[in-house]
Amino acid sequence: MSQTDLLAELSWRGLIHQCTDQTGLAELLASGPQTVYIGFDPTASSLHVGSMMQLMMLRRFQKAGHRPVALVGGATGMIGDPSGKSEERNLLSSEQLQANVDGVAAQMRQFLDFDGEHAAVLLNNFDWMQSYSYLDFLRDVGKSFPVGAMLGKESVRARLESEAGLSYTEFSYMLLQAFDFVQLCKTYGCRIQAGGSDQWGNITAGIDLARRMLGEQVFGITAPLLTTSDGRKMGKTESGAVWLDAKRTSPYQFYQYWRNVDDADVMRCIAYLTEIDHEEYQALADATENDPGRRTAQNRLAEWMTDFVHGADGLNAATRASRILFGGEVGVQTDESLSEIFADVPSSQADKSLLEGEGYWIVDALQASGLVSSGGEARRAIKDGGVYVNNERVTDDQCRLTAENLASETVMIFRKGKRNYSLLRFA
RNA sequence: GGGGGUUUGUCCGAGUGGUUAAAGGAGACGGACUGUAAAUCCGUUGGCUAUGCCUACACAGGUUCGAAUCCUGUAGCCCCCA
Repeated sequence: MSQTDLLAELSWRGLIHQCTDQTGLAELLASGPQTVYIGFDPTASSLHVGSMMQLMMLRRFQKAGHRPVALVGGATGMIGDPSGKSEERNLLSSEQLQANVDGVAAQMRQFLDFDGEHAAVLLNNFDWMQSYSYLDFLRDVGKSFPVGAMLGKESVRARLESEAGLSYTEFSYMLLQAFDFVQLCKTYGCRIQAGGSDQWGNITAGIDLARRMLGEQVFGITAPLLTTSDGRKMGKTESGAVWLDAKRTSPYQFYQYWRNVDDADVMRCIAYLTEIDHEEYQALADATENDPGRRTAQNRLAEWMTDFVHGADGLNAATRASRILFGGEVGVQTDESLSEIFADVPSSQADKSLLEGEGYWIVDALQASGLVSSGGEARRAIKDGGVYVNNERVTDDQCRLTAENLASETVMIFRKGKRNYSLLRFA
């Protein structure tokens, strides 16, 4: 991709929410390779969908020939960014913070190229903030911050007007982030800061500070937040955030999350998060418009995202699990393949002697599996046609299970309804 | 402090001294349909070793052959009077 295509690309993807001096920025980008930075909050040891959007932004810059700087907020994370938060945050311990920084840094290697010509740089602002004395900081940085302007910032005002209020610590947050920009400008020649639209206040604070302290003209660009059509944050499920770490959100859950995105949101996800090109984007948009039932766009989104984040193996596991979990034939399996496919399914143990003799009564087995809480419920479920063993419907509530019914060496698969599974391991 | 009312299953809400495990609705759960959707339709919705048995209508006791339904006391909520 050539330099000049970058802004056009960001533009059709809808990734430009606000931008300071768009023509100036275009000229800067056209003048040669630039350094761009985005800050990441180490609030957890894994990145989630929201931060992925920012990483993809850096990646887009890198692909266009610029140098991305991923700044992990080891120092700012100790303070807590009040932007967009309705309440004072709990401070993280420094051990926790360090663990988070390490975890997040590891994940970034997957998105950005840290070798080669435009090698990405990973920095931690703790490195330059830890030894900065409070007095020096106040004299160097604080001096350039008129309180009046700070009070005018949306992020501050919102909090001051709320009941939660705002502590001095959080109020000071923007100075730290502003100084990061100055520091990066000075040491890396970084003249562009990107981020989510909630970062606008912090970014412009940095731009002002760079002008005052360095006499430099630097730029800011923000992307919209990834929200659903009805305004809620994307990347959240009932059980919490959608993480990029397979240990927190399995490839199957990750894949399913994207597959289930609303028609109204799917194209935005594709534009914001993937590298699917404009031509295919249009085709997918048309498909959603004309034949929404096929969910072509959702499938493609899920496939692209899972492959990108979890690799071909992860995608493969996710689609295989999806096929079986959504009612496909179980077939002959091994304990290993089952525990992989049903990784997200609860399982319990039972004694294998139960399968001997006349066998294990289905009503008892269902209770042992935890799918029903009483024998009556089990009988009713069977009568309603909602019980399946190894994905085959059970019609007789007197049915007895024997070793014949095992799906693998030791495991039987129980299901109630469309997708409530439970494994019973006979040992 | 005195008087009146109320208290039902996950929730709301009927309820007559005896076909009341308790109308109706919501929710939930199954099934059909579908796009792994929405809407719609159908079924189920205390427990059990189950043509029967047990536990349930705030709690405890009483009157009855029989009580969620009548009486007494206790507790929670609501209203009126001082």
